[in-house]
Amino acid sequence: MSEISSKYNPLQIEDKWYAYWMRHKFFHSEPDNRQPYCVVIPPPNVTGVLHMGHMLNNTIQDVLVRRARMQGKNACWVPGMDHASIATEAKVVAFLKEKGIEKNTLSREQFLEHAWEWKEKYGGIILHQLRKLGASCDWDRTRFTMDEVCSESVLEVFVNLYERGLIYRGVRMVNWDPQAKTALSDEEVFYRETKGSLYYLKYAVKEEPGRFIIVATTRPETIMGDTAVCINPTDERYLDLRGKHVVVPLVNREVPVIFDEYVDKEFGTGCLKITPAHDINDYNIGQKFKLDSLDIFNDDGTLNDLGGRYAGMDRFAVRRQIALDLKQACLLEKEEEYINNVGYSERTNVPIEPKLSMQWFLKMEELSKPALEVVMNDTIGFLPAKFKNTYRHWMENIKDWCISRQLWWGHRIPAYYLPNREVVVAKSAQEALEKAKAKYPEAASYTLADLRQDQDVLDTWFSSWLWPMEVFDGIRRPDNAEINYYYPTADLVTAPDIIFFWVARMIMAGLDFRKQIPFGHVYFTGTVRDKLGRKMSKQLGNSPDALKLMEQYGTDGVRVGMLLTSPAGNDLPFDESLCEQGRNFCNKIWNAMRLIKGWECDEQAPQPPTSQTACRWFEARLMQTLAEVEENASKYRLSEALMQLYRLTWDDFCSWYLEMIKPAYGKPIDGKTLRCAISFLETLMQALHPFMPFITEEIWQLVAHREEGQSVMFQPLAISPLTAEQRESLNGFTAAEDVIMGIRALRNEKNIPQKNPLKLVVKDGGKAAGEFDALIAKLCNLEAIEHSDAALQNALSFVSGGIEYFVPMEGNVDKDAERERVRKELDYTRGFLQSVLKKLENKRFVDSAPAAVVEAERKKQADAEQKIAVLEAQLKQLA
RNA sequence: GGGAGUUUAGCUCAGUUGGUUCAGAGCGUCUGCCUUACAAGCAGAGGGUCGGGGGUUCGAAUCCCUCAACUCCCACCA
Repeated sequence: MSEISSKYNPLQIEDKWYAYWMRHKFFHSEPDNRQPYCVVIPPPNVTGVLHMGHMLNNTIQDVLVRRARMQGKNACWVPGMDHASIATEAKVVAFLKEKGIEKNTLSREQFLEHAWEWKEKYGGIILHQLRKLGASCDWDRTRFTMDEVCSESVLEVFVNLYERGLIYRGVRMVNWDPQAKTALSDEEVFYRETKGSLYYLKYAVKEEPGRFIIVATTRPETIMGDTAVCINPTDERYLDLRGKHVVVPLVNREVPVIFDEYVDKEFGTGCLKITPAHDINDYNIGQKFKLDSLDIFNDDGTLNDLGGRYAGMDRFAVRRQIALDLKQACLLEKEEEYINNVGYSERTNVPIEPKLSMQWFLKMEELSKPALEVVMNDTIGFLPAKFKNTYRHWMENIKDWCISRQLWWGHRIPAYYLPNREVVVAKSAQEALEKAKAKYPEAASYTLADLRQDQDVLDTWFSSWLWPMEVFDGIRRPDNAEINYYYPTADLVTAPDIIFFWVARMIMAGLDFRKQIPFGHVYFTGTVRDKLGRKMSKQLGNSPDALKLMEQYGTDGVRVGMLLTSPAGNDLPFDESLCEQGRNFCNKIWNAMRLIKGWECDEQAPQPPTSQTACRWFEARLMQTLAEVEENASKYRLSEALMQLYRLTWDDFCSWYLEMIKPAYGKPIDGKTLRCAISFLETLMQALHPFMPFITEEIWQLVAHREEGQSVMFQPLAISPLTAEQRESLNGFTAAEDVIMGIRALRNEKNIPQKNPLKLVVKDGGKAAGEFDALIAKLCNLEAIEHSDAALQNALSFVSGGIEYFVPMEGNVDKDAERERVRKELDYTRGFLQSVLKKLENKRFVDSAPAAVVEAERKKQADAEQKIAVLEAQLKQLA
C-alpha cells in the first residue's frame, strides 16, 4: 500500500487517460445501426479562451454524452468554432494596431489576409483547453463556421431566402462611429450615464406672432434636421396648436406641429422636436407622418451643408456654439443640468451617432410560427420549462432580422450591384452575371468587372443558425447518410441569454430547410457568478482562471464542484470551496481504492456472516440508489443525480460498507468479500464516470486486470429491480443503523472511547438475534449482545424501533440524569401523540382524507403509544 | 416603460398531484477524536413560525389574493 500516495494526484493521470482515449478513437463516431445520440457544441468564438461559463456548459454536455455512450448509444459530440465576426474583427484590429497598422490603411483583401493568419495562429485555443476538461468530442469532426461547407451553405441559404422573397433591403437606423467612420452593431455600443444639459428652446408659432412654444432637448445641434414638433394629443396645454406650424430657431424653417401618443407629457415641456435622420424614435414618427428626413452630418461627425453657417464644425462644437447663439437671440429659455444614457463606441469610446442606412433584412413572421409551435407543444423540450414563456413572448412579437453588418470578417453578402442600378443575388459573381443577363436585356454586354458586390458581411448568427445542419453538410447535401443518421440531434446545452439570437433561429432554420426540429431538448445553463452574485467578467476580474483551477483541484474535482450546485436554469454562484469539495471527494474515492487494494486476500478463509450481511445489504442499497440516479439523470436533474452518487459513495460505501467488511488489523480478507467489494467499487466508478471521467477510469483500470483498449466508459450499468429479500435487507439495516447511532451517541455523551468494548442487552422478550446483530457488535465494538425479557439495573438505555436497549455500566449510573432524559423524551412523545389524536378525532379528517393517509396516522398513533409504554416502564425502573 | 422569474437553515439549493417518508440535502458552524484507507479524515450536535399579511380547505412550503424585496430579459429615457 505504501507505494500508493494517500493523496489523489490528478495531474499525470488525466493526461494519461485522455491520450489513451484519443489513441483508441473512443470519441469518434460513424453512423451505424445503433441508436444515435448527438450533441452539437455551441461553437465558442474562435478568439475565445476557456472561462467558467464554458466549463459549466461543456461539463454538462460531456456528462450527457458520456452517459449516452455508456448506455450503448452511438454518441457523437460535434465540436467547432464560430468565426464571431465582430469579436474577431475587433481582436484583429487591435492586434494590427499594436503592430502599428491601422485598419483603414488596408484594403479589404489585405485585412482578411491578416485576419486568417491571425485565426490560424491564435484561434481555436479553446478547443485544446476543452480537452483538458475531458470533453469527449469527436475531434475529427471539428467544424468552423467559415470553412468551405459552412460558407457555401450560408450562401445557398441566403440565395434561397432571397428568391422566396423573405430577404429584402430596407432603411434602418445604425450606430455610427464618427471617429472610426464605421457603423457598429448594437453589441458594440455600450451605454453610460453622461452629464449633459437639457436646453429649452423657443420655437415661434407661425400662425400666432409673438407666441412661442418651448421644446426641451439635449441635442440642440440637431435642430437643422428638425422636420416637426410633436405633442401628445391629450395634452390640454397645446390642443389649440392642431394644424399650426412653428419656426425652428436660428434656422427659420417652418415645420408642422403634429400629435402623437409617443410624447411623454411629463417630460420637459411636453413638446418634442422631431429629427427623423438622427434618432430612432423620431425616425419612426417621421415614417408615420411621412416627414422629410434631413441628414445634417458628414461621416466624421461634422455638420454638412444643411448646417448652414455651422457647416464643417464638429457636432460638439456646434452644440456649444448654438447654445450661445440661441442665448444671444433670446431663443434659449433656460439650460439645466441633465444626466442621460448616451451610447458610446466600444472601439473608439466616442458617442455614437444614430444614422440611417440601407440594410438587409430577413422576414421572420412566416418562419417563426411553426418554430413557436414546436416549443409550446413540447416537441422540443425546454429545461427548465419556464423559458417557454420567454420564448413565446419573443416569438409573438418578433421583428424582422437585420442580417447585414458593416464589417469585413464574415460571410460577405452575395448581392451584386449592376450598372443599371439593379441588384442580383447569387452564390457567385459568375452566377450573378448569368442571372443578370437572363433578366435584363441591357446586361448583355456586362462583364464580371461591371459587378460590384455588396460591402457588408452577414450577422454571425446567420451562419450559426444552420449549425446543427452544417456540421453534417446537411444544407449542401441534404440527403447524405450522416445528416440522415444524426439529425435531429438529441440535446442542446446553452445559456438562456442566446435563446433568441441562436436557439430560436436554429429551430426556424431546421423547420424551414429540413422540415425537422434541430434537437429534442434544450438544456439552459445558468450564469456563473461570483460569491457576491456578480456576473463573471473581464472588467471586474472576478473570474478564476479555469486552467489553474483544474491544475489546483483536478479536473474531476472542478467538474464535481460545478455540477453539485447547478440545476438547469439556475445561476451558479461559484466559490472555490466547491472545487475543494470536489477534490475531497476524489480523495475519498482514491482512499477507498487504497484500502481495498491494500488488503491481503486469503482464498481459503470463509466469508464471515457479517460480511455476507454487509454485501447483501450494500448490493440492495446500490440498486436502490442507482435506480434513483437514473430517474434523476433521465430528467436532466444532474446535480441531484451526482449528489446521490456522492452520498452513496461516501456514506453508504465508505462509511458503512467498508467499515462492515474491514478485516481485523493485519488480518487478510476472504476472497468472496474482496471480490464483492471490488465489484461494487467498479460499479460506483461506472456510475460516476460521466461526471468524473479521469479518476473513475484510473481506478477502474487499477482494481482489476484490463486489456489494452478497454475502458470504463463502455461499461453499461446493470440495474435490477429490488427483490423482496433486498427490501428486507434495507429495512434491517435501517433498524440496525438506528441502534448503532444510539450506542455511538451514548459513547459520545459518556466519553467512552471506541476501543473500550461494551455489552448490549436487548429487551425484546428473548427473541432470536437478527442478521444485523453481529454487524452492530462489530461496528460498535460490543463484546456481546444479549437478549432478555427484563429491564436492566445500573445501565444506560435508549429506545429504538419500540425496543429498549441497555448498556450495562461499571459503577453507578447517574439515575437522576437518566430519569431526566427519559422524562424529556416521554413529554415529547406524548405531545406528538396528542397532535396525531387531534387529527384522528376530527371526523371530517377521517371522512374526507384518503384511506392511506388515515391509516398512516393510525400507525403513528400505535407507534407513539408503544413508545410511551416503554418509556413509562423505564421511568418506573429508575424511580 | 413591457415581460418573466425568485424569496425554504449562516451559504447554495431540493421539496413532483395539497396528506405516509414534510420541514430535507450538501457545505459551513459547534463538540469530541492524530482510531490501523483518507485530518482533503472519523463520530456526533445544534440550526428554519418555508419573505409579510389575508383567504380556500378537515389539512397549505405547495392553491388563490395582496404587499414587500431581489434578479434577469427586452425596449428606451427627447
